Amino acid sequence: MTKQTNRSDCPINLSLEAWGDKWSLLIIRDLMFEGKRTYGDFLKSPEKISTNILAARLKSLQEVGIIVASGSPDRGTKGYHLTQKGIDMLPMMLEVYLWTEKHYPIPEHVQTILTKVKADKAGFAAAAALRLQSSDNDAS
Amino acid sequence: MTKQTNRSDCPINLSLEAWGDKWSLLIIRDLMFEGKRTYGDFLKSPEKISTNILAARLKSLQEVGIIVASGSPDRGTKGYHLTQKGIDMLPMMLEVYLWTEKHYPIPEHVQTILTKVKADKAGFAAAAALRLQSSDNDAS
DNA sequence: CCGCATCCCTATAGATACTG
DNA sequence: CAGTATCTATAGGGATGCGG
Repeated sequence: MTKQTNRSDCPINLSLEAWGDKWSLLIIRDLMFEGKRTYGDFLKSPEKISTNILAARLKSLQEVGIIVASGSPDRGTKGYHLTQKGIDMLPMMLEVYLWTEKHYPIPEHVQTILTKVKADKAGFAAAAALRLQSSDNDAS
Repeated sequence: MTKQTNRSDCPINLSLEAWGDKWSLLIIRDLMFEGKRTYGDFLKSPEKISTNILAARLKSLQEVGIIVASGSPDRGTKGYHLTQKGIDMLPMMLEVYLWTEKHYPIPEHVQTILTKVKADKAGFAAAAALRLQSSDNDAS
Protein backbone atom coordinates (compact mmCIF):
# COMPACT_ATOMS: atom_id res chain seq x y z
CA MET A 1 0.00 0.00 0.00
CA THR A 2 3.01 2.28 -0.31
CA LYS A 3 1.67 5.24 -2.20
CA GLN A 4 2.83 5.19 -5.78
CA THR A 5 1.92 8.71 -6.85
CA ASN A 6 4.95 10.09 -8.68
CA ARG A 7 3.44 13.12 -10.26
CA SER A 8 6.79 13.49 -12.03
CA ASP A 9 10.41 12.42 -11.72
CA CYS A 10 11.62 15.91 -10.90
CA PRO A 11 13.83 15.79 -7.78
CA ILE A 12 11.89 18.59 -6.12
CA ASN A 13 8.71 16.65 -6.66
CA LEU A 14 10.19 13.37 -5.44
CA SER A 15 11.31 15.14 -2.29
CA LEU A 16 7.89 16.64 -1.78
CA GLU A 17 6.32 13.24 -2.11
CA ALA A 18 8.62 11.92 0.60
CA TRP A 19 8.43 14.69 3.20
CA GLY A 20 6.40 17.51 1.65
CA ASP A 21 3.68 18.09 4.15
CA LYS A 22 3.14 20.31 7.16
CA TRP A 23 4.42 17.84 9.76
CA SER A 24 7.14 15.52 8.50
CA LEU A 25 9.94 18.06 8.71
CA LEU A 26 8.99 18.80 12.31
CA ILE A 27 9.41 15.15 13.24
CA ILE A 28 12.72 15.09 11.42
CA ARG A 29 13.73 18.24 13.26
CA ASP A 30 12.86 16.62 16.58
CA LEU A 31 14.95 13.57 15.75
CA MET A 32 17.80 15.57 14.28
CA PHE A 33 18.22 18.45 16.68
CA GLU A 34 16.03 17.92 19.71
CA GLY A 35 17.10 14.45 20.74
CA LYS A 36 13.56 13.18 20.70
CA ARG A 37 12.88 9.51 20.17
CA THR A 38 9.43 8.39 21.20
CA TYR A 39 5.86 8.95 20.15
CA GLY A 40 5.27 10.80 23.38
CA ASP A 41 8.30 13.03 22.78
CA PHE A 42 6.91 14.15 19.43
CA LEU A 43 3.50 14.83 20.91
CA LYS A 44 5.10 17.23 23.37
CA SER A 45 6.50 19.48 20.64
CA PRO A 46 5.09 23.00 20.65
CA GLU A 47 3.25 22.59 17.32
CA LYS A 48 0.86 20.13 18.99
CA ILE A 49 0.59 17.45 16.35
CA SER A 50 -2.44 15.26 16.85
CA THR A 51 -2.09 11.56 17.51
CA ASN A 52 -3.49 10.20 14.27
CA ILE A 53 -1.37 12.54 12.16
CA LEU A 54 1.71 11.62 14.15
CA ALA A 55 1.04 7.93 13.68
CA ALA A 56 0.44 8.45 9.96
CA ARG A 57 3.61 10.46 9.51
CA LEU A 58 5.74 8.02 11.47
CA LYS A 59 4.41 5.31 9.21
CA SER A 60 5.01 7.14 5.95
CA LEU A 61 8.47 8.30 7.00
CA GLN A 62 9.31 4.67 7.69
CA GLU A 63 7.89 3.63 4.33
CA VAL A 64 10.09 6.07 2.47
CA GLY A 65 13.09 5.02 4.55
CA ILE A 66 13.83 8.26 6.38
CA ILE A 67 13.28 6.84 9.86
CA VAL A 68 13.20 3.42 11.45
CA ALA A 69 11.57 2.15 14.59
CA SER A 70 13.66 0.29 17.10
CA GLY A 71 11.75 -2.63 18.56
CA SER A 72 10.32 -1.69 21.89
CA PRO A 73 12.76 -2.53 24.65
CA ASP A 74 11.96 -3.81 28.13
CA ARG A 75 10.26 -0.71 29.32
CA GLY A 76 7.76 -0.86 26.52
CA THR A 77 8.74 2.40 24.90
CA LYS A 78 9.33 2.22 21.19
CA GLY A 79 12.00 4.48 19.79
CA TYR A 80 12.49 6.01 16.37
CA HIS A 81 15.62 7.28 14.77
CA LEU A 82 16.87 8.62 11.47
CA THR A 83 18.30 6.33 8.84
CA GLN A 84 21.28 7.47 6.80
CA LYS A 85 18.78 8.76 4.27
CA GLY A 86 17.26 10.83 7.04
CA ILE A 87 20.62 12.01 8.32
CA ASP A 88 21.43 13.10 4.79
CA MET A 89 18.69 15.71 5.08
CA LEU A 90 20.87 17.64 7.51
CA PRO A 91 22.38 20.11 4.99
CA MET A 92 18.92 20.86 3.67
CA MET A 93 17.52 21.36 7.15
CA LEU A 94 20.35 23.75 7.96
CA GLU A 95 19.54 25.78 4.86
CA VAL A 96 15.92 25.94 5.94
CA TYR A 97 17.05 27.31 9.30
CA LEU A 98 19.30 29.84 7.62
CA TRP A 99 16.62 31.01 5.22
CA THR A 100 14.16 31.50 8.02
CA GLU A 101 16.72 33.30 10.14
CA LYS A 102 17.25 35.75 7.30
CA HIS A 103 13.57 36.60 6.91
CA TYR A 104 11.80 36.05 10.22
CA PRO A 105 12.42 36.82 13.86
CA ILE A 106 13.52 33.62 15.49
CA PRO A 107 14.26 32.60 19.09
CA GLU A 108 17.55 33.80 20.47
CA HIS A 109 18.90 30.41 21.41
CA VAL A 110 18.42 29.30 17.81
CA GLN A 111 20.20 32.41 16.58
CA THR A 112 23.15 31.51 18.73
CA ILE A 113 23.46 28.10 17.19
CA LEU A 114 22.98 29.41 13.66
CA THR A 115 25.86 31.79 14.13
CA LYS A 116 28.04 28.74 14.64
CA VAL A 117 26.47 27.02 11.66
CA LYS A 118 27.30 29.95 9.41
CA ALA A 119 30.87 30.03 10.63
CA ASP A 120 31.44 26.43 9.52
CA LYS A 121 28.50 24.90 7.75
CA ALA A 122 30.19 21.70 6.60
CA GLY A 123 31.89 21.17 9.92
CA PHE A 124 28.70 21.60 11.86
CA ALA A 125 26.84 19.22 9.55
CA ALA A 126 29.57 16.60 9.80
CA ALA A 127 29.66 16.73 13.58
CA ALA A 128 25.90 16.51 13.84
CA ALA A 129 25.79 13.61 11.40
CA LEU A 130 28.38 11.71 13.44
CA ARG A 131 26.37 12.21 16.57
CA LEU A 132 23.21 10.96 14.85
CA GLN A 133 24.93 7.93 13.40
CA SER A 134 26.34 6.88 16.74
CA SER A 135 22.92 7.11 18.33
CA ASP A 136 21.72 4.45 15.92
CA ASN A 137 22.66 1.86 18.48
CA ASP A 138 22.42 3.36 21.90
CA ALA A 139 20.46 1.89 24.73
CA SER A 140 19.03 4.46 27.12
CA MET B 1 -6.91 37.59 5.69
CA THR B 2 -3.25 36.63 5.74
CA LYS B 3 -3.28 33.46 7.76
CA GLN B 4 -1.85 34.03 11.21
CA THR B 5 -1.38 30.47 12.35
CA ASN B 6 2.10 30.31 13.85
CA ARG B 7 1.97 26.96 15.51
CA SER B 8 5.35 27.88 16.97
CA ASP B 9 8.28 30.21 16.38
CA CYS B 10 10.61 27.39 15.39
CA PRO B 11 12.33 28.27 12.10
CA ILE B 12 11.43 24.93 10.55
CA ASN B 13 7.83 25.55 11.39
CA LEU B 14 7.88 29.14 10.11
CA SER B 15 9.29 27.85 6.84
CA LEU B 16 6.63 25.18 6.61
CA GLU B 17 3.95 27.78 7.12
CA ALA B 18 5.37 29.81 4.24
CA TRP B 19 5.98 27.12 1.62
CA GLY B 20 5.24 23.78 3.30
CA ASP B 21 2.73 22.18 1.00
CA LYS B 22 2.77 19.88 -1.98
CA TRP B 23 2.82 22.62 -4.62
CA SER B 24 4.62 25.79 -3.56
CA LEU B 25 8.13 24.44 -4.06
CA LEU B 26 7.23 23.34 -7.57
CA ILE B 27 6.20 26.87 -8.48
CA ILE B 28 9.40 28.17 -6.94
CA ARG B 29 11.36 25.58 -8.90
CA ASP B 30 9.68 26.71 -12.12
CA LEU B 31 10.57 30.33 -11.41
CA MET B 32 14.07 29.54 -10.19
CA PHE B 33 15.32 26.97 -12.66
CA GLU B 34 12.85 26.60 -15.50
CA GLY B 35 12.50 30.20 -16.58
CA LYS B 36 8.76 30.10 -16.22
CA ARG B 37 6.84 33.26 -15.58
CA THR B 38 3.15 33.04 -16.35
CA TYR B 39 0.13 31.23 -15.04
CA GLY B 40 0.00 29.23 -18.25
CA ASP B 41 3.67 28.26 -17.89
CA PHE B 42 3.03 26.79 -14.45
CA LEU B 43 -0.01 24.90 -15.67
CA LYS B 44 2.16 23.19 -18.28
CA SER B 45 4.50 21.67 -15.68
CA PRO B 46 4.48 17.88 -15.61
CA GLU B 47 2.86 17.67 -12.18
CA LYS B 48 -0.37 19.06 -13.61
CA ILE B 49 -1.44 21.48 -10.94
CA SER B 50 -5.09 22.42 -11.22
CA THR B 51 -6.17 25.98 -11.80
CA ASN B 52 -7.73 26.71 -8.46
CA ILE B 53 -4.73 25.36 -6.57
CA LEU B 54 -2.32 27.31 -8.74
CA ALA B 55 -4.24 30.53 -8.19
CA ALA B 56 -4.34 29.86 -4.44
CA ARG B 57 -0.62 29.16 -4.24
CA LEU B 58 0.33 32.17 -6.33
CA LYS B 59 -1.71 34.24 -3.94
CA SER B 60 -0.22 32.78 -0.77
CA LEU B 61 3.33 32.98 -2.10
CA GLN B 62 2.73 36.67 -2.79
CA GLU B 63 1.29 37.14 0.68
CA VAL B 64 4.39 35.72 2.32
CA GLY B 65 6.60 37.77 0.01
CA ILE B 66 8.34 35.00 -1.90
CA ILE B 67 7.03 36.07 -5.31
CA VAL B 68 5.59 39.22 -6.85
CA ALA B 69 3.37 39.74 -9.85
CA SER B 70 4.47 42.17 -12.50
CA GLY B 71 1.58 44.19 -13.89
CA SER B 72 0.33 42.66 -17.07
CA PRO B 73 2.12 44.06 -20.11
CA ASP B 74 0.64 44.79 -23.52
CA ARG B 75 -0.17 41.28 -24.51
CA GLY B 76 -2.27 40.76 -21.42
CA THR B 77 -0.02 38.16 -19.89
CA LYS B 78 0.81 38.71 -16.26
CA GLY B 79 4.24 37.61 -15.11
CA TYR B 80 5.52 36.46 -11.74
CA HIS B 81 9.02 36.45 -10.40
CA LEU B 82 10.89 35.72 -7.24
CA THR B 83 11.59 38.41 -4.69
CA GLN B 84 14.93 38.50 -2.91
CA LYS B 85 13.30 36.41 -0.19
CA GLY B 86 12.43 33.87 -2.87
CA ILE B 87 15.86 34.00 -4.45
CA ASP B 88 17.30 33.34 -1.01
CA MET B 89 15.70 29.90 -1.12
CA LEU B 90 18.25 28.87 -3.74
CA PRO B 91 20.75 27.16 -1.40
CA MET B 92 17.95 25.21 0.19
CA MET B 93 16.54 24.18 -3.17
CA LEU B 94 19.96 22.99 -4.24
CA GLU B 95 20.21 20.85 -1.13
CA VAL B 96 16.82 19.36 -1.91
CA TYR B 97 18.08 18.45 -5.36
CA LEU B 98 21.27 16.95 -3.93
CA TRP B 99 19.41 14.92 -1.33
CA THR B 100 17.07 13.50 -3.93
CA GLU B 101 19.93 12.74 -6.28
CA LYS B 102 21.57 10.72 -3.54
CA HIS B 103 18.51 8.58 -2.85
CA TYR B 104 16.38 8.38 -5.99
CA PRO B 105 16.92 7.82 -9.68
CA ILE B 106 16.63 11.18 -11.35
CA PRO B 107 16.64 12.35 -14.98
CA GLU B 108 20.00 12.41 -16.65
CA HIS B 109 19.93 16.06 -17.64
CA VAL B 110 19.37 16.97 -14.00
CA GLN B 111 22.27 14.73 -12.96
CA THR B 112 24.52 16.61 -15.33
CA ILE B 113 23.67 19.94 -13.77
CA LEU B 114 23.99 18.60 -10.24
CA THR B 115 27.50 17.43 -10.97
CA LYS B 116 28.36 21.06 -11.61
CA VAL B 117 26.51 22.13 -8.47
CA LYS B 118 28.55 19.74 -6.36
CA ALA B 119 31.77 20.97 -7.87
CA ASP B 120 31.08 24.53 -6.73
CA LYS B 121 27.93 24.92 -4.69
CA ALA B 122 28.44 28.51 -3.64
CA GLY B 123 29.54 29.59 -7.10
CA PHE B 124 26.57 27.98 -8.76
CA ALA B 125 24.17 29.56 -6.28
CA ALA B 126 25.73 32.99 -6.70
CA ALA B 127 25.54 32.83 -10.48
CA ALA B 128 21.96 31.66 -10.44
CA ALA B 129 21.00 34.34 -7.95
CA LEU B 130 22.53 37.02 -10.14
CA ARG B 131 20.58 35.79 -13.11
CA LEU B 132 17.35 35.81 -11.13
CA GLN B 133 17.96 39.28 -9.76
CA SER B 134 18.58 40.73 -13.21
CA SER B 135 15.37 39.20 -14.50
CA ASP B 136 13.49 41.29 -11.96
CA ASN B 137 13.20 43.98 -14.57
CA ASP B 138 13.29 42.41 -17.96
CA ALA B 139 10.64 42.87 -20.61
CA SER B 140 10.15 39.89 -22.87
C1' DC C 1 -7.27 32.61 -26.24
C1' DC C 2 -5.41 33.73 -21.57
C1' DG C 3 -5.76 34.53 -16.69
C1' DC C 4 -8.01 33.59 -13.25
C1' DA C 5 -12.60 32.79 -10.06
C1' DT C 6 -16.22 29.68 -8.80
C1' DC C 7 -18.73 25.55 -8.08
C1' DC C 8 -19.17 20.83 -7.17
C1' DC C 9 -17.53 16.74 -5.56
C1' DT C 10 -14.03 13.54 -3.66
C1' DA C 11 -9.92 12.58 -1.02
C1' DT C 12 -6.98 13.55 2.49
C1' DA C 13 -5.63 16.26 6.58
C1' DG C 14 -6.50 17.06 11.16
C1' DA C 15 -8.93 17.50 16.10
C1' DT C 16 -10.87 14.88 19.62
C1' DA C 17 -12.43 10.77 22.00
C1' DC C 18 -11.38 6.42 22.99
C1' DT C 19 -9.02 1.68 23.34
C1' DG C 20 -5.27 -2.17 24.00
C1' DC D 1 1.99 5.41 26.49
C1' DA D 2 1.12 4.22 21.76
C1' DG D 3 -1.66 4.24 18.95
C1' DT D 4 -7.03 3.55 16.49
C1' DA D 5 -11.90 5.30 15.59
C1' DT D 6 -14.81 8.73 14.41
C1' DC D 7 -16.04 12.93 12.82
C1' DT D 8 -15.21 17.46 10.61
C1' DA D 9 -12.49 20.71 7.89
C1' DT D 10 -9.65 21.72 4.25
C1' DA D 11 -6.95 20.46 0.09
C1' DG D 12 -7.36 19.28 -4.32
C1' DG D 13 -9.32 17.64 -9.20
C1' DG D 14 -12.16 18.91 -13.02
C1' DA D 15 -15.48 21.51 -15.36
C1' DT D 16 -17.19 25.96 -16.24
C1' DG D 17 -17.81 30.93 -16.29
C1' DC D 18 -16.26 35.42 -17.22
C1' DG D 19 -13.61 39.67 -18.06
C1' DG D 20 -9.74 41.51 -20.83
